[in-house]
Amino acid sequence: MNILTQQAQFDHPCPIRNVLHRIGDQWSLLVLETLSRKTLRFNEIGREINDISKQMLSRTLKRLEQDGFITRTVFAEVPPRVEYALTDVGRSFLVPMQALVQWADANHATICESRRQY
Amino acid sequence: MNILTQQAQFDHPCPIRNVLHRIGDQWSLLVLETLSRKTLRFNEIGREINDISKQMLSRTLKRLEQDGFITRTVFAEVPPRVEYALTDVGRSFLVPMQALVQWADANHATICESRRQY
DNA sequence: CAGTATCCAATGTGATACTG
DNA sequence: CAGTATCACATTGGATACTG
Repeated sequence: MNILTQQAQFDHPCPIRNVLHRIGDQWSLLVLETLSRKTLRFNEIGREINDISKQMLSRTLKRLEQDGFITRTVFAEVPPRVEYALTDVGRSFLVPMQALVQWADANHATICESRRQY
Repeated sequence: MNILTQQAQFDHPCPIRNVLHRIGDQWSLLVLETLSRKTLRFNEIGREINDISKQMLSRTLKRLEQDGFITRTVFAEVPPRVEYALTDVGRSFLVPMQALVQWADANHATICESRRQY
């Protein structure tokens, strides 16, 4: 049992299970990547990602906000305006995340080929 | 729509969806981390991770093998011996992965606190 | 505009019995 | 030892109607 799995006995303080598995869903990384360039409104994010449902966008944003990756700012206007932006934590996450995305991009073809040959 | 989501229209050549989402499950990163130190047998990996079922270990290993992250070597012995090891692709993945794990480790407490306060 | 509520399908996970 | 088969349950995801 290694250092990362060891503590999982108690209340899963294992960062892989508690942090990475959480953002390892279908949309979190895409949302963070979309917000990395600029602050956006709810529907703007949806249009950027293009094929995410309002439902999943809503849930994903709420979880990212809960985990402290993004902020949600409501403006008292009509029609309502809500802006989402990265926090410092979210912005610092971008560094390892972009390294991962670059790796995935560079090895994408190789992995697809490996799957085909299997 | 950004460069990462743009191509997703066709057959999801988006590396986030096709590569990262796949290893974003509960066990893949833990298995890769476990194999990063040395080649191991099936049950050895299970003992290291400690609370993974044979079922999920089997499935996770198969997917990682299919994607080309690990190799599976069967020795013609009795009792049977099967060893799992990282491929070059798997080993290269370790670099961005470890950066991510370190980030998760460093920000684990902050994120948990953010969840509690929500 | 920015969501929530509801319902349903697909996938992921767990426990355990069984096999070569 | 190294798995697979089966069943059950949890979580995730998708579509869409509805609301302030």
